[in-house]
Amino acid sequence: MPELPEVETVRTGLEKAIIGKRITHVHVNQSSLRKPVPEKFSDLVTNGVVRNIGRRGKYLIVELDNGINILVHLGMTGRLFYMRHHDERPEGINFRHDHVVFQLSDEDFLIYNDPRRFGIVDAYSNNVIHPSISQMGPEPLDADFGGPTLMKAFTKRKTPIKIALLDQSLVAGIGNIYACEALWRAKISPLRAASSLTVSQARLLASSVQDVLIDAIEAGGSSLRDYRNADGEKGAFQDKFSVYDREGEGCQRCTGVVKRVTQGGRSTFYCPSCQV
DNA sequence: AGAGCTACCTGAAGGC
DNA sequence: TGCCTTCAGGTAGCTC
Repeated sequence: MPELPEVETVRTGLEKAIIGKRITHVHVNQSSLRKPVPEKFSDLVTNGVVRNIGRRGKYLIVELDNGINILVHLGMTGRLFYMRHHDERPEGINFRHDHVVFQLSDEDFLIYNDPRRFGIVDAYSNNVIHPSISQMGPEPLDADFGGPTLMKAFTKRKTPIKIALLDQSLVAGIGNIYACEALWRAKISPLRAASSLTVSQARLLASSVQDVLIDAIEAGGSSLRDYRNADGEKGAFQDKFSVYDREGEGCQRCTGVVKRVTQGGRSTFYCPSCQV
């Protein structure tokens, strides 16, 4: 599901909903996620007050006032949503996948739901950097991200540029959808070696990455099937894809036809006519 | 160090 | 209707 724009959309939604609230109870219904939820998770976070919600790449960081941070990764199908006791449950989210339920008061709940259980919910001390994010590459929405950042990351990388964009240690937060969309915007073939980018192409790709991420955030992210924001609602950017999931359709920019190929076991969509 | 592959898990969709 | 296969916003952990 969830790439940087979706995680960022959840983050801003949670800011409005749960900052300043105390976690009064935690129910871990299912601890076997990609990494097990720690046995002491409930003890560590109960009674903490939410001070801030941060993001690093595709990870959410819920900062508590007791020195504990909660790290959440949504994997492919995870959702982190807020609801009040009397709210109607968001449509299409089966309660049997509510793996971690945070009770904030008699009325308020924060729920981690994840059918495929590829996500992560962890707790750690705020005076260390969690190992899952310690090796992560630069944030594409930081002010100093640009062509030189990509040139540095991609030098000596013979792997296809699409694969390199997905490598979280090179650039943070980009997944399969936005890698395809950014390469289309930059008119760069996903098949090219990462190290073959010129300085001007790296500059163009960097701004294309930023533009597509910002456009997607403004649309509330992309919901192909599972993704929901902090209110349980779908995003709208899936209606604005230029190439992703558009195999066989006409290119929006030239007379070419969108093609699907497999790279690293995953689908890549691109226009062979104008992406060179 | 880098590149390529497999596994983890559920559910939806398509073919027959 | 139902059974079977394929595919899906991700990443860690192996091999070579």
